[in-house]
Amino acid sequence: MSDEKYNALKLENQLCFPLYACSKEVVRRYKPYLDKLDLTYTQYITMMVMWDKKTVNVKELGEYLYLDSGTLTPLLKKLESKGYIKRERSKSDERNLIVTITEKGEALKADAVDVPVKMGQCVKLTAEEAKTLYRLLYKLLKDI
Amino acid sequence: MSDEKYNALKLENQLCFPLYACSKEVVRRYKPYLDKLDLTYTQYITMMVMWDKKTVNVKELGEYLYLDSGTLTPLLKKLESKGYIKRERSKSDERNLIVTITEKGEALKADAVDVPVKMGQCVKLTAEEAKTLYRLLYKLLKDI
DNA sequence: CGCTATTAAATTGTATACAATAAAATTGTT
DNA sequence: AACAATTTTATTGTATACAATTTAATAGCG
Repeated sequence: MSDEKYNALKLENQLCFPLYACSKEVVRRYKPYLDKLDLTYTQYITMMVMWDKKTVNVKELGEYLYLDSGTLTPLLKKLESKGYIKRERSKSDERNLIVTITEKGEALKADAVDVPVKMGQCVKLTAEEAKTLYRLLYKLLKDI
Repeated sequence: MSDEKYNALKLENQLCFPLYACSKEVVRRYKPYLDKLDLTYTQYITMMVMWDKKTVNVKELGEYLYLDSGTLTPLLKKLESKGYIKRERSKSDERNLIVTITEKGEALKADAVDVPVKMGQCVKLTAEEAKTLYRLLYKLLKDI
């Protein structure tokens, strides 16, 4: 009899678990490629925002990445120590920390360009499936 | 012009990012419910395996949860200190650590039964969409 | 202007994650 | 049996994550 009252507590009946496990495994798959750039996954997605925006403050960055200052502050200090970004207080409002990409940070983009290509090859989904997954993830993310 | 060579490096064109962000946000949503049980998310999914299997060794647990001993060893010590599990070496092969659920651990199941219900209410996907997402996540997880 | 409320980062504390290594037990092989 | 190889956990070191709190700056208001 499989219709017992605790079925909802079985690991295989969770939606959250494959989400959690998949996220971890995908990030782990990035490691070999990101190691070559001396970036962690979180540093990598931070650089993606920087390549796109050039200048943001910590609050904006946190909104883009779903991360808070507790995670971002040490991470940004590390990226600064690697020379990829610059951190400085806003002149007009000293509460704001302005993060700006450096020349070296811009140059890193050329080295990073094949990371998505390599990762795409790891993903054994059809273009259609990947698109559906993308859509559903953003739908879930939108109002959770 | 949006067909530049670096489009693949934009955050909004990643599949990994909504996966990563979604996983984090969903786990965060569990927190209020799990706090009442004095469990973290990782402890919760570990207990799910324990409720199902009653007895496992660390290696098996790691295979179910996609976690290694570096994560599981301290986590299991914590669950043991809370009285939910028992840790003891196998008599027949002392390399193996046998994890067994306790009475108190079994009793926790009754308190946990509405966690999936509450979480289900947070997820704004149709049954169809949730099923598709589930299927695609396991497909991705399977051969990554 | 003076004072309270709000905002933005940083800090602190706790709990993962995981690679790399170590330690201990068991297996396999000669 | 002796010893190398393998297996299973534990440990170490680094990097997140995030809640809660603190600090500093600015905004709002009488």
